[in-house]
Amino acid sequence: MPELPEVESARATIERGALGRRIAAVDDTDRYECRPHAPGEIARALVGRRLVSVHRRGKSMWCETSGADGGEGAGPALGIHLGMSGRIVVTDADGSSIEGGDWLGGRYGRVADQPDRKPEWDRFTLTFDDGGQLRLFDKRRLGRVRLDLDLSALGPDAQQVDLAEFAARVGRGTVAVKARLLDQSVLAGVGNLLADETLWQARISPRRPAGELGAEELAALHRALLAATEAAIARGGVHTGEVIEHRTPGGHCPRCGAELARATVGGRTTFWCPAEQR
DNA sequence: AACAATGTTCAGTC
DNA sequence: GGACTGAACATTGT
Repeated sequence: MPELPEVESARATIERGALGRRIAAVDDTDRYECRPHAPGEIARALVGRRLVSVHRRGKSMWCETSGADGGEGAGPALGIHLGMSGRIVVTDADGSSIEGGDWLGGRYGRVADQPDRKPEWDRFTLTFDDGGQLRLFDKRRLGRVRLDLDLSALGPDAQQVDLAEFAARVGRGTVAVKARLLDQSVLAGVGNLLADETLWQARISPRRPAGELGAEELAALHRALLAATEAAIARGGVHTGEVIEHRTPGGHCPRCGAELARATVGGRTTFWCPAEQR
């Protein structure tokens, strides 16, 4: 699930539920998600501290931490990336979840609601001294947790670029626009589904060379990106996008009824309306 | 059983 | 060096 909207929801969940609570224990034993840290390294760095703020750029999040045991100064930042299937779950002392979005239906977006939820899918856990937890629940195990996350390879957050910057960054090069939108060093936050939804809303073919787009098309794309992102956050995830539910073999354009085209663009499976998206 | 999956990254080519 | 491509990564679901 995790594209910018899901990560923003996760960020809000942490902000609402996990800040200020003292970290009593840390399970950082997942070798893959916590690499290159050795098991115990993140734990040593965080126990006794509190999360004081959460930030996001694109699909990356990081929490700033307090000094140790209420002391002055600041601790290391805790970086979190949800990967392909991660979610953040924050619980109260009694174990009840105080997380945000409901992640309703559709082929995407359900993970923690599933009845076959396995404990081993919790890849990283902070336990607070009140007994509650912050967990990274991640079936596919491509998420990442690390201290002092490096953000230098990321472009500006997709939700925050203005039209001028958007046009300058996206509207160049010979690659397909979709590939350009997916490039996190160009813009941070757009994933496969959000890219399809944005291009569909803007009526632009994902295969168009990015540098060939005109000023009006880039403006339409920028508008569509902001609208699609905002709607996804409000509705609980990118899977709520207008074309997304039709994004299946044999699916039809919900606007004109034409059968959606399917192909690999920018290395990812792509659906678009061949009648409207030019 | 083979393949695709909302993620990034790295090696390799032009 | 920059732009671009494809495979690899770990795991699950179809």
